Amino acid sequence: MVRTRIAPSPTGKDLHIGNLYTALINWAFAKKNKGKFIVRIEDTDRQRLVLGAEQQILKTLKDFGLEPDEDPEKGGPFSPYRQSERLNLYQKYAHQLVEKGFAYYCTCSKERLEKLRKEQQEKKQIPRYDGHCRNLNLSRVDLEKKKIPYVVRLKVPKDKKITVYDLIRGEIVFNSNDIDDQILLKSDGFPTYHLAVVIDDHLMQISHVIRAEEWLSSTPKHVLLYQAFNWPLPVFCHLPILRNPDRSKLSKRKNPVWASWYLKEGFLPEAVLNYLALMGWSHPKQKEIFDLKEFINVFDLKDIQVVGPAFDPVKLEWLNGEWIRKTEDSKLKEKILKYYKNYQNKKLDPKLVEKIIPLVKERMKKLSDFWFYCQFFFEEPKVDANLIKNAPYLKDIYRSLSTIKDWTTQNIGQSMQELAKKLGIKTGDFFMTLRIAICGKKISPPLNESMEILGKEKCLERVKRIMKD
RNA sequence: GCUCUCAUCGUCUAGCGGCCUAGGACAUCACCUUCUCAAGGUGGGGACAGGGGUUCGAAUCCCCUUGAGAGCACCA
Repeated sequence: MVRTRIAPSPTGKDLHIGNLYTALINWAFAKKNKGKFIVRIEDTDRQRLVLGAEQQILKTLKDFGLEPDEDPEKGGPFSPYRQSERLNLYQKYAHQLVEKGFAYYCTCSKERLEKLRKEQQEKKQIPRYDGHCRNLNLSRVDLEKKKIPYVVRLKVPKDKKITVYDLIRGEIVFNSNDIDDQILLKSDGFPTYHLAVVIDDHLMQISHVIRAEEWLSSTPKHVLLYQAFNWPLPVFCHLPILRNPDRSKLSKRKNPVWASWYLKEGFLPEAVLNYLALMGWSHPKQKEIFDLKEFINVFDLKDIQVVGPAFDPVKLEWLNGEWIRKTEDSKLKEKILKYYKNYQNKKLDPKLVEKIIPLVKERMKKLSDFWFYCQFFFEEPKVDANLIKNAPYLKDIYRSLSTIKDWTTQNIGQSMQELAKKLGIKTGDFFMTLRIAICGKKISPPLNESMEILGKEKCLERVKRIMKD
């Protein structure tokens, strides 16, 4: 049974776009293999804990359609899915590790460690624990009786080769001498990531650990732990890290990184996921546009590249535009209404939106573009008088428009075309004047169609209003 | 600094020893279409980091150099 997971920590505003990428791959791999996709919240750092982050992460995941099979809210066979609720478990295993000789208690103060690190840095040495407590065989009972704070450290063996198998990189060999005696259990009784991740992945029967490349270097520590517990290893697979345009790790200074930002900006979840799927992977038939169903079908974890790709917002926009054009009008209407209601606090008239969609569908790159093009349908435009100061023929336009009996695109177009010809004005200039009078700006959906939808009365009003000014 | 992982157009990538005078997509430029802006169509420029091998033959395999990224916390 394939069981995958993402393990976000609630230390930010929301789900990081990089985490969304990892989630996509985990989700897709699970679905492809008819397995389960799990979300476990790693909230063991209470210093950086952000209130509400967990809910936001779970919500964002759902907004993108990557619904977990098991998570802290809906539970599952391995509850709880929140590490802060599993503390006794980690403590039990940590002490067990000490008993078995794979770990030891350490009472070094943060001050001592900091000083040590400084000295090492000054000597240009690698900052790491010096093993002060490693062979002291400190007794837990003793420490607890005397109320001396302690941590549990991993007793990394000397001169040992540790082999990590990565699904896309193959075999990677590490020398144990390069690995620090990692703290497993902090003095506050909380585990560090390394302890908790191994215990939970094992207990939750995670078959494939698919996570970002930043974890690759600490994987030997995890392997050591699996060996100490005598647990079978999961399959490890380290995904490339998304980069900024300057190739550094994707960060909020240089790019919007919160997944929900893209939704607020008017990107479609399908498009964002489609774009993310293209990061480090390509469709066997070189297709650029495909949905999740197809992705699950054709993708293979092994085919993912290891180079960190640069996140390109411009291509994302293009793809989003493609997705908007691909969406049926009726569905697009729902998306637009929902978007403006949820993110812009605007209740748009569904019937009007429905009529306008064919005019703007191929012009929109993001849902937010709808308002850019169509605001004048909903509100009286503010017209910059400077834009039409040289148009004394507005009166003629008004007169011609008023004589149109059957207010259709065709009749409007014909009437205006004839008028422009009669007046001897270049059609480009003529229609631009009309456009500004009706729409209030130089850019608009097709004019005649827009005027038909807007209605004769409103169009006449708008022309007249400009005349007065 | 040390450890690990990598290296094809500006960007995302195809390529897994001959099909490569290196293909596609985004972006860019030109043209066509056109009442604006788009969309669409046609075409152009643009890459195998460098150097050694191996081989009849190398973008593809090996080595070195250079470059890039990640990790080196009582953070995840």
